[in-house]
Amino acid sequence: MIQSMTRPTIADVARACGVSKTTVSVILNNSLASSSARVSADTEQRVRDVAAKLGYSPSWRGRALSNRRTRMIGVLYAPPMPIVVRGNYEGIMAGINEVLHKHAYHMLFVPLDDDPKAWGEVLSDQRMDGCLVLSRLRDPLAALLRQSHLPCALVNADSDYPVPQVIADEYDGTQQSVKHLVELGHRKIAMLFGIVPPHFSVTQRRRGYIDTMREAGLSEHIQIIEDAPEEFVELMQSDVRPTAVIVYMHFLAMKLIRMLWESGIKVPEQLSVSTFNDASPAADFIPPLTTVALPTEEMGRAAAMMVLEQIETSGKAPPRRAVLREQLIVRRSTMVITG
Amino acid sequence: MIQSMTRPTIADVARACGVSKTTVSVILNNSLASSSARVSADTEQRVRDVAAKLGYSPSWRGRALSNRRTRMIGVLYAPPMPIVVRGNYEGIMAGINEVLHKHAYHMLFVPLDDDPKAWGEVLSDQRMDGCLVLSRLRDPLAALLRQSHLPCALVNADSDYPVPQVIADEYDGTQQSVKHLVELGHRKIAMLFGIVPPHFSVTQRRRGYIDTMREAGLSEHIQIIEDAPEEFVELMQSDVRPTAVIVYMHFLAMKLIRMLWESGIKVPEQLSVSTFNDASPAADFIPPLTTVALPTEEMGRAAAMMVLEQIETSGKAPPRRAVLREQLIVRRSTMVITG
DNA sequence: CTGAAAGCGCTTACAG
DNA sequence: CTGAAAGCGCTTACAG
Repeated sequence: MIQSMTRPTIADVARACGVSKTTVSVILNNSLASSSARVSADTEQRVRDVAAKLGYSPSWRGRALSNRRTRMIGVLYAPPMPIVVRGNYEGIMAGINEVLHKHAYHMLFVPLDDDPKAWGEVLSDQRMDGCLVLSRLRDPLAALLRQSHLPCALVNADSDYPVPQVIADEYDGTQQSVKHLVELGHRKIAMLFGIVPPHFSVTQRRRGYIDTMREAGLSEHIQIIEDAPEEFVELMQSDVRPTAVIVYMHFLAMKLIRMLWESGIKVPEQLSVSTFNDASPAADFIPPLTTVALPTEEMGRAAAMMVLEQIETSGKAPPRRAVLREQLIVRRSTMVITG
Repeated sequence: MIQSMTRPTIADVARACGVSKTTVSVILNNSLASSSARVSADTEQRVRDVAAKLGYSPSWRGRALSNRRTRMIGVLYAPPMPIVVRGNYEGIMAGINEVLHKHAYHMLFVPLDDDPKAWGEVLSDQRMDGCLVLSRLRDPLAALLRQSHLPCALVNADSDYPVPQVIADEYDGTQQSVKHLVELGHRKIAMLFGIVPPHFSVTQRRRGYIDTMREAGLSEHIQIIEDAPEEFVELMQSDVRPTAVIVYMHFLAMKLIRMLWESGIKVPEQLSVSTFNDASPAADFIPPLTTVALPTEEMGRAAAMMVLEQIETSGKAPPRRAVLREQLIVRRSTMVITG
């Protein structure tokens, strides 16, 4: 028996069974039109057996061309990783993967690096059916998506364009954080951003902070620090030092606490610290961090479902916008005010 | 002028220029056979202009079928993320992406989840030219790769199969760690693994620890703890407590230090802690962690180059094995022994 | 119940 | 310097 050196195609299977390619295709795709019983159980079994024996596996290349779809979803991110998502990223990816996998889609990773031409091509060469954007939608990308009619959804990023998007309620999350500190008796509650990328969460958290402080009658104590954490440490030496601070994200909070520790300032005894993101090792930091958790997996799932919806309706479904709830997790980096 | 609703194909461009598809294809691919000047500069310019005006962009679907290659590399990992790579993962991915991007390849993400059938298909449906394996090569996968003749390379994973692989020198890294502690005067140096997945680094680090302790004449102080960190904390209350410990990885080290902190045991004063992985927030932990860093980016780059090499030689290149050097980074979680 | 044929959008010998 | 034609491996009306 002469074994071909190349992998078997559908034609090989058909030949070996003495049936047409049509029949093989129909069987292997279960595309039996509901009405007519397409093939005899007999042929079906034979085809399946032969296909298995030959080790036939359909070429996705042929399939893609013929079907006009690839069942691949691009996952676009600004490398190294969306900075605001770091740590949250695992959860988001898990959520995305969960629903994509359930619907037999796969993830194509597209780092939006320095070379827009390169990813411009990938986005318009029809290799993906849609995409998920893990970074803000700014212009080389926005234009590209628009003109390529590629269905998409934003995750953890806001946009002025009418595209589906999933974000967390940063405003409410911040409010939970401020209220928690107020309940602990704090009044001098500052907010530290550090050097931060442009991201809607920055705006929302700032607004949430300002509004909530006002509502609590603490307008005079509003104090926003946008510089590096070093500045904050200095501030702690002055007489306008706050007793609590809300830090833009967990990595920054850890850095700040480490710097304070070096200066001999104790958290939470001398300063309560609350932050955002419940990603490792927030719970194992010293002290364990009080933080506002984003519902990362749910965000990933929701966004994935949105692209799929767009794909299935050929972009006719109106773009939805989901705002998911954040949840404050109280640990030991915040405590009742002393003195 | 009637605008077609569908995206232009190469045939549309050809027609609009009054040339053949061949000519358009040749021009757009720069596949001018070196010998003959394929097309007149005139035609070339015209074709390019028309293609641009029409917004033509080659279909990767057609291309893939015709070229028999997709320029996609699968990145296979055991979700949620290879546990031993957590944190290191960003560097590895960056390295992979760097060389893949340079060679015009793209990354397809394939989580090796509970359902081998699902990823089995992706791996054999010809959608990728090769793959990078970020987890150990065990059997449903190993068999699959073998029979599909898919070029591959392992990153941070060892294997009995003769496949290209890139690992870090865990033995040497551990040796650096032990020696560092010995130099600080420690003799009772323990090693904590915690509940750990099967991974070659476990074996290597254990061996490196045992051997180096012996060489230093400290055989009697060899003490390996494989249980949860709770056990170690208990050990610290006993009279056989070590003065230093090497912890399998940074996340575990942080957790341990946090638990010790809760028990009132101070690091590094009462216990020096050295670990592995220089991933965030190792430098910002309290105290900043002494750790053995893996050359993550380099590992990613090397592995990516290995798959590309396999692809270009159709698997004829002998599988290479790279062992890269780890580097101890001394911070403040280790100190000279006191008392 | 089954097959012949066209088509998906490219590339590439080959011939001129 | 350029084009006609076959082929990559599938799917899917359509006809029987």
